[in-house]
Amino acid sequence: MNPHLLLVDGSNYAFRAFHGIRPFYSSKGEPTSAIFGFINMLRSMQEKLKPTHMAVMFDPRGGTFRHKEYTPYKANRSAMPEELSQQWPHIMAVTQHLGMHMLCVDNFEADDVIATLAVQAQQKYWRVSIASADKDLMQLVNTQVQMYDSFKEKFIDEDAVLAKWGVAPNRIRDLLALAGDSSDNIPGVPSIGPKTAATLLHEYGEMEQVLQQASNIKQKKRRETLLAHQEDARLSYYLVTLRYDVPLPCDLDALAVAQANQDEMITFCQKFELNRLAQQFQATDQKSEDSTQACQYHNIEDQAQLQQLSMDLNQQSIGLHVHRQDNNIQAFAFATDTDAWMVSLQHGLEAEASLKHIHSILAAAKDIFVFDAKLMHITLQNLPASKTIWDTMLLAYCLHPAKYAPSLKNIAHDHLGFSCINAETILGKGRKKQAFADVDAASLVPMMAETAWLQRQLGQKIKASLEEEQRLERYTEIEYPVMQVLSHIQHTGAKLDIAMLNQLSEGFIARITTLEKDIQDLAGCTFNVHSPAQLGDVLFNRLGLKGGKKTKTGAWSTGQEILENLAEEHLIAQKVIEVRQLSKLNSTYTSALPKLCDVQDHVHTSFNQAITSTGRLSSSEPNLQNIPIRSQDGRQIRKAFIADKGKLLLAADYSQIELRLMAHYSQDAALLESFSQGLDIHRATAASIHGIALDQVSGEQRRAAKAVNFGILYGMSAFGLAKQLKVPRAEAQHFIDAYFARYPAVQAFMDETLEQARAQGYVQTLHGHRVYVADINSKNKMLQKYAQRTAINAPLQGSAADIIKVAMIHLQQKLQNEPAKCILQVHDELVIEADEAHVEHIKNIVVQAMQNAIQLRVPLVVDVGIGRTWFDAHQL
DNA sequence: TCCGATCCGTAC
DNA sequence: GACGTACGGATCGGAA
Repeated sequence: MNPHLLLVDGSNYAFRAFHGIRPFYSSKGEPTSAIFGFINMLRSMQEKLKPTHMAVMFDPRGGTFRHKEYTPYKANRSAMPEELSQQWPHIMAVTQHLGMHMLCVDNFEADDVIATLAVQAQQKYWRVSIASADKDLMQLVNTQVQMYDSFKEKFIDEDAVLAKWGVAPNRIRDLLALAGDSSDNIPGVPSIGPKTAATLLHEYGEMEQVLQQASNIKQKKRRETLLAHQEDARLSYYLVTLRYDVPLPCDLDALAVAQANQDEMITFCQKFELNRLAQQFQATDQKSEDSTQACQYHNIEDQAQLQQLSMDLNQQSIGLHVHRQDNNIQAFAFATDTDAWMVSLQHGLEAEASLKHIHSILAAAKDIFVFDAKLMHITLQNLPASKTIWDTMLLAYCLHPAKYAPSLKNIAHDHLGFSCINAETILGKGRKKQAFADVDAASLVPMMAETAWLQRQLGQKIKASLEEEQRLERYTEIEYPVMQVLSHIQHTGAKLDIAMLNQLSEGFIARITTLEKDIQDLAGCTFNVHSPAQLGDVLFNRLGLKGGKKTKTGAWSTGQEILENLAEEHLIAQKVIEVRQLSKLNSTYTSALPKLCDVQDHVHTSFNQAITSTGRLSSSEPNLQNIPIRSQDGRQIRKAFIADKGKLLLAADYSQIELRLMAHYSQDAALLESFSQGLDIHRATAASIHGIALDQVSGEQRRAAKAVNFGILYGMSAFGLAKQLKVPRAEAQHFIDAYFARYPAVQAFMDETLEQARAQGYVQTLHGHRVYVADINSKNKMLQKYAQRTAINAPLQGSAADIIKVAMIHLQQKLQNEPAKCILQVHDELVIEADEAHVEHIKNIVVQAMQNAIQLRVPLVVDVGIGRTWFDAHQL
């Protein structure tokens, strides 16, 4: 493993320990609180980050070259308090007792020593973490070097520096030099603060450029102060620049973390009457464990040990990890706070007998913490349904939906600052990947054990945070029950008519072949019709068609919209549109779906519950939430989704649920009225906008109103609407103005939502799913606009997701003893397979469950279709 | 040979 | 640049 060097600004931490803890004294009257706090900080940081190398830096007593060259440097600092000064030598001494290297170099500040070491380590490709609150040190941050905030338990990387200061780490010096730093008495340039400095640096690059081009600055006052204080800025730059050339008494390898010297620590703590600490060192003395382990790791090698484990874990809260390979269970790991065990089915333990024990362990456990409980439910059948299982993936999603894919690695890093063992380093990756059974048990134990242990730590921590914020209900009442429903749905699967898919494929392929030939004939050359790059070249260079646009990477854009514009001019465009559609249908659906079927022709999608920001589900492998319906060719694919023999499919979908939620939230009188009268909402909108009667609305007017309605939900601009409707922008603007004039409360709702988002940084759904919109206050207008659109859309889309989740939970209970099963969810639609004989009865249950999932200020309307296939179920 | 980025298109 | 949320296939170029 790559070395990880932790550099601690000891002086900084000593001050923080002194000021952060209520003072206390030994019986002799010596102050000891800073010593105590300092020891705890170092130990907890070491435990959290588990560095391989570590050094703690202190400022020298005598002052540094900066003081000599610039007398006012740090002259504003008040003298060290007497009580801290007394503890100082002991703090320096205890660092060494703890097995860490202490460095204090004459004439140089701790920061310079840190910089020197960081650069040396970086040259050897080590990972470096710097624990300090000093902003000067941010200049060292790069892909290998991060700052670490031990109080927030957060790393500060390049992005974080940029987010905080508006400039990259390599410009922090420039920024501090311009803005000055009152805590260090760095003069800077008067009236220029960090914000202005960042703006200037964006414009001119580096500080020296700002100074040299200062005479071009438009604002009079700013220009004059910059010109007048050039030398102050240059001096400041010199002062904030860290030195990388500090002569050091030792090399990097000497900084390897050593065990704390137990005896010295015990005597030291006793001397200062820090009895709790002394006891802890006595305890670890006995264990003398490997400090890189999260806890004690064990390998279970026979049934007797497994039986013993099963008894030991009775009524315990346990972390669980299951290792799978191609959907086959390879091994388990269990963990308590202090111990973790691997139970491998591939290293000598007999599988069937072991699984029995494992089931009894799970049945007898108090709380179970596991990542992705749904996968566990599906692979381990017959789990006790009565027990609530704490799913770290869902807990983390409830607390703070992340923008990255949920993975244990990410969650452990975010919530514990823990870098977990990478499965790839143990098992290899790609072609070099080894089968679990082929790897030595001894190398697998740490990975398995650590993962199980992490589940428990993470689960408890996140659960506690949710409890503290009184948001645990989101987990227990919504996400966890939905997970159970989804596990049933996935296990059931959807039945496909593979012959039908093959038949469709054949037809599509025949047409694709013909079209490809036609297109090449029209072009007069052979080329790959499916390559956007080659197609763009043919259309716009070879054929010289007009109306081409470039994508942001400079390539010819060949999207549908462009092709549609070309279609009148040249037949080739029409053919490309057609071949695109057909090859999409074939490659994504008709030829892909049969490959994912099981032996009984059922396809088991994965419903991902912790992916989307809004709280919707997503579906993958295959995605069954984007099966075509809009085009006639595509729609045929739904004929391949069939009911079993003697059964029928019901497709039940919420009508206009997001617009109904808009009515509910905004309480707009006209919108509420339209829905309560059961009107066609798009027709009603058209009538309102144009001030005409409902029956006077033309097809074209209704179509435009529909676009406006959807646009409203998505925060659309006049530009976007104009493009959508292919009308002049002014006309689109007119539609929007007319809409808001007729539905004023909608505007008010949007304003309130944005205000809320700005104030708290997130918006929320009806059932408390949070959508964080960090960029809502961004200076970058584009990001800000984007965040605004998200903030408007999220409560609507997310509340719709909440409602159907509640409906699914209720429906699952009601269908428990009925001859019917839910097989798909498509955001506002549920597909249910029901016995033909009871279909009307089931239909009523489904409609009831969906309509009564929540009481809104408008009625919830559910449309249901019934048929032998999904296609037929949509023909009302 | 594998991967990630890009482009494009499908759904709600 | 300009309409929110997703997933995934084909191509292409660079890395392993």
